[in-house]
Amino acid sequence: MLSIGEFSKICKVSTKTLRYYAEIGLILPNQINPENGYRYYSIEQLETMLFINRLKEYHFSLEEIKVILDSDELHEEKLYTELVRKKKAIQKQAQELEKNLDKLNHDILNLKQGKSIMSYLDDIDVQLVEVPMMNLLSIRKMVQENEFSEEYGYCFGKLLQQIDDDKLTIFAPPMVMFHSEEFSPFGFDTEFAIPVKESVMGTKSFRPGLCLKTVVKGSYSNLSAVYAMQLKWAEKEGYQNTDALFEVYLTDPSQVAHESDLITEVYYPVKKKANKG
Amino acid sequence: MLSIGEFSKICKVSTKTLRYYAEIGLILPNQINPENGYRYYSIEQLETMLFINRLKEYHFSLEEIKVILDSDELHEEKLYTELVRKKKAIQKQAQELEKNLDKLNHDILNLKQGKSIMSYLDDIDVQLVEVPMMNLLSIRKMVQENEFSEEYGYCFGKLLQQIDDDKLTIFAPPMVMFHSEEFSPFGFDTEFAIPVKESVMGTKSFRPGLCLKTVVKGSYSNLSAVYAMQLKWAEKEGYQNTDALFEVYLTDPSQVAHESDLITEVYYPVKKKANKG
DNA sequence: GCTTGACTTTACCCTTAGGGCAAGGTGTAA
DNA sequence: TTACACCTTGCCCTAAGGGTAAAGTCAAGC
Repeated sequence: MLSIGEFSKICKVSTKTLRYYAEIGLILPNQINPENGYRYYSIEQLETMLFINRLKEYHFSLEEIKVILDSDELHEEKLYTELVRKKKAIQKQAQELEKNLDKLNHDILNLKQGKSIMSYLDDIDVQLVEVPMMNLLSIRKMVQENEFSEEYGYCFGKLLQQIDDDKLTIFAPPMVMFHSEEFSPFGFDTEFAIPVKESVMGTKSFRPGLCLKTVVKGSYSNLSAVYAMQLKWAEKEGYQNTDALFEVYLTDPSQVAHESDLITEVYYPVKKKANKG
Repeated sequence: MLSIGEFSKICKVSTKTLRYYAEIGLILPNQINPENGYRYYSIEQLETMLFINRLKEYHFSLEEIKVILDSDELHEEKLYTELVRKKKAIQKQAQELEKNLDKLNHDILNLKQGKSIMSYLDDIDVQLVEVPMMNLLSIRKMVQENEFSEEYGYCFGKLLQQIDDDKLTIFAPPMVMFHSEEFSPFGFDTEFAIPVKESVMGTKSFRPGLCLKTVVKGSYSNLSAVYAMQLKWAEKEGYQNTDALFEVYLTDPSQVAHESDLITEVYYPVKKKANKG
């Protein structure tokens, strides 16, 4: 039997942590002296504690570890599936880190050259354009952010199929309208559309009219910045928003190999504010 | 002016977060209606918020971001040094992740082959050996865990210098004794030693006597496991600890290119327990 | 002018995985 | 016996918000 101090030193875990683990039922001391409440751990529990330490390295939460330890029967199977799941999570996290590191390097380089870290905002060009009426073939649905590219492929596939079936003529690149920019449990209210020449059953006419237009080259992960700059322009020039934001994809995100080759146009329908002065 | 809801949608930040940021003074609404307490943000604050979002991607804490935002004068300089610091931190984290991923893959493979995830414990071999007396030239000091390899190089460098100066003869590979395994603010009480043939001023005789010996191949990051197995062996066979644990480095950690080529011996001095039966 | 629904406010409790500290009880070695 | 290391419980604290409630407010439609 080992006292909490001895056990803690061997496993490189603080006594505080051991008491906490006992409290949440993760690993209970093998024996507790009923007179003074002293905790005593068995030699076998060293192995359990080492196992817990290992799972912690893999970023399992204590709750998850508890579930794994408690699953007597299918212990190995459960463990296997959980490890595979955690592996994917760690890989994703590593990718995320890599991406942020690239961005960070870019910012450091910019800063070294005397450019502001936010200078990319100045490169966001906003123009006022008149967008003509179009006939759209579209699908509108709620889409979660993380399944966007999947839905993109699926919806445009379906629309292209229909265009082919109905012998319609594509008039302009595909576009996506965002009818709400708020997060909701159902995702974004998103409309995938392809402009076609013909006006027939199933198409609807779309008249965006006056719009602010921004051409985005490369990853459009930073829609916030574009939106912010368009708003800034609108305020300065005395325009106000009238309708849902929409994007036009000059390149197909699912076809372009590198994110930096993407070209997207962001449109923000506006009108001139009534002049009160 | 933008209401908190509008501002939040554009920046992809929840209103809750914005209120929290105002509370901690990170970004205060440009204007607050004194009658109803409604917060209003200016268009310029969009840029500040985007900046905050970016620093958050780089894993800056809100406190750190606040400091950066508040440093008016040397804004760019401060930012630059902080970015470089953060870059190193992220790189380190990425390495850590990579290492854990390797381990995880290894465990998954083992599990697939029907081996237990803790099966590596069975490969930890414990032997009872008699270690002869040695003359040691040593340096003892408190060492933090993270500066161990630095101290390793420094201390053995110094010892080797002295051996050279005093024309002593190296008798066995270098070793390290851990006189306490507890964490303390001063680190571990560590003794770096080299066995020499001669017994002269400055050397001390070391008589470990009966020891449990374990040969560890590869990264010895898992000293806990070795210690646990030695303890298990001792309990089973009726031995008890008598002195400080020590390690012998058959390969030089600072010279070996890959961690997996390391060979270390771990010694645990013991004696037979008095038989009370 | 009134209602309705969307929006906003403050206030309070909850989360993870423990850390720090205090007051008081124990174990053990000299 | 005494000193000191060790152990106990209990309480508050962390970072970055999330969730919910109760109540006040705004704008649009009727």
